Amino acid sequence: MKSDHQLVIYNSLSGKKEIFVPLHSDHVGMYVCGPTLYSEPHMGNMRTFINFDFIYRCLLYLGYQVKYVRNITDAGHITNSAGQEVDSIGKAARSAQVQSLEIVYTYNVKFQELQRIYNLLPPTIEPTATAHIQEQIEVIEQIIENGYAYVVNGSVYFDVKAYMQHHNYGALSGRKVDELEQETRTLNAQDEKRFFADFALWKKANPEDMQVWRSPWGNGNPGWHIECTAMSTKYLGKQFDIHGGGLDLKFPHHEDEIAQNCGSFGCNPARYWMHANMLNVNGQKMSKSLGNYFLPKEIVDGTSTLFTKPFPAAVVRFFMLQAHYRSTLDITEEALNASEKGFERLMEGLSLLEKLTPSSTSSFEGAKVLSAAEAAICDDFNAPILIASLFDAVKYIHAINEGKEHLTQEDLLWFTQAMTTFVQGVLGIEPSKKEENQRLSGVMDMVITLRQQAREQKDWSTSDMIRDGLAKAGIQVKDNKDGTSWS
RNA sequence: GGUCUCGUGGCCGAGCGGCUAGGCACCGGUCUGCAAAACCGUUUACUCCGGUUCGAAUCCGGACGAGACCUCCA
Repeated sequence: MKSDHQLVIYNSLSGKKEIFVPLHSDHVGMYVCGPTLYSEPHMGNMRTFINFDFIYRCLLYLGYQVKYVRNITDAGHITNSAGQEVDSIGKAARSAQVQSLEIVYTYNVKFQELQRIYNLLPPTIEPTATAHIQEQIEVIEQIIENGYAYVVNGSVYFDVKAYMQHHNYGALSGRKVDELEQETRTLNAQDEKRFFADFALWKKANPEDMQVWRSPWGNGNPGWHIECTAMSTKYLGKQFDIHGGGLDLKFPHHEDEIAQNCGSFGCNPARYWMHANMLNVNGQKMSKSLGNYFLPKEIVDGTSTLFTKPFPAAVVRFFMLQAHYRSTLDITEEALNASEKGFERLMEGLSLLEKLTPSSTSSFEGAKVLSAAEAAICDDFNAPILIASLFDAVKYIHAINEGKEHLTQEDLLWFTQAMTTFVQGVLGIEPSKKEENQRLSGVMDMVITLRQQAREQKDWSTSDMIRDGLAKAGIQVKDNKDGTSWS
């Protein structure tokens, strides 16, 4: 830990902010539920990944050595949607008339591309479910041995009633089993389950299944929750520091993960459970089923019908980090525009910082400003406060530029370094790269010079014609004290 | 129906008992041939009704409104 501040994390398990104490001094193990690759992740999915990327970066900034595991679900969950068992990946594969692996591979390539576009640091490990079938089987065997699961007709179910005799089912979600609605669903699996709250650890293969694995109970597929238990255990141990995911995974997915971990190893897998809140569109959760979603690529390309113009990924990322990860965030074009302006202000502040001239004396308060930034990070990863403190810094940079404040060379160096660390390192915001088109800039230099000559001769009609003409071409002319620039 | 969360100025969003973030927009100013840009300054707020307190956006109770989960979901 290089920070003077103490890291505090909101733990979903206790519902409180808690002082963060890692299991192994400076090492942190973090597991985050990744995407299911039966389709392209939408913007809402990306928000969660951006938030945990920010959290990862914060932990790194604080000096922790972080092992960050984010799984890739490439085995179809056997779900109970509308009373039917559906293998989402298999379904997508059948409708595209390709093999499951092709679906998974296609979307994985897209997902990896999105990670680059949105500047997500690669996790330490991105394990896939299909590469860990054996590990999943072993965990299931352990749960059976401990008496918390039973085998029925080639399938294995977690025995919630047996589990409840020794453990608390519902510890995370706050649910009580007898309060769970006992809808009389006519499910295939309902007949096999001893109790309605029991969930599948292993499902017997259906004839139409495209992916099938051998197990001690016959051919089948792993249940929805077991992959996370198997992979988190393999890479982080039976218990690790942080488990994250979207809020909508809290129940049943994370609750069942806890049950599986306790049922096999006798402990909750994670000491700190973190849940990222949802991205809303018009006050409603963005989701596939509602159809109110758009893709992370569409917003960058400007092909989403929800917006009239494209937004750079860095702006979208910045917009998302202006809200705290535990709050819902409403995405609108107006809000995005506001963030874009703010983003540019921050970026221009940063580039101005590089051009400042140092003085022999210093009225340096940068340390104070940046201490606030660090305090924000330590207070449950409060990105909006962090950003606010950076805007304070920008204001300070302008004051130096205008000669109202002074900085020594040494302070300037430190200040520049700190700002770069917070903006690029922690927030993960890269300055927008202007396409440096040599031919265009050559032409523009000439055009600007021509306009400058016209202005010097007070030939306003010519200079305005050039300005208006460029504006039509989408180029804005900016007349500063020291000359004219364009963008 | 059950469980839970949330209602902050024109918009997005922090704060969560006294110090009333931040961004955008608006308005005023500096600059400018004019404009834009840039910079500086400023206005506008805590859904409603009770209660606790010297003091509440912040705690408690109620009303109204919105959302999430209970089924796959980030």
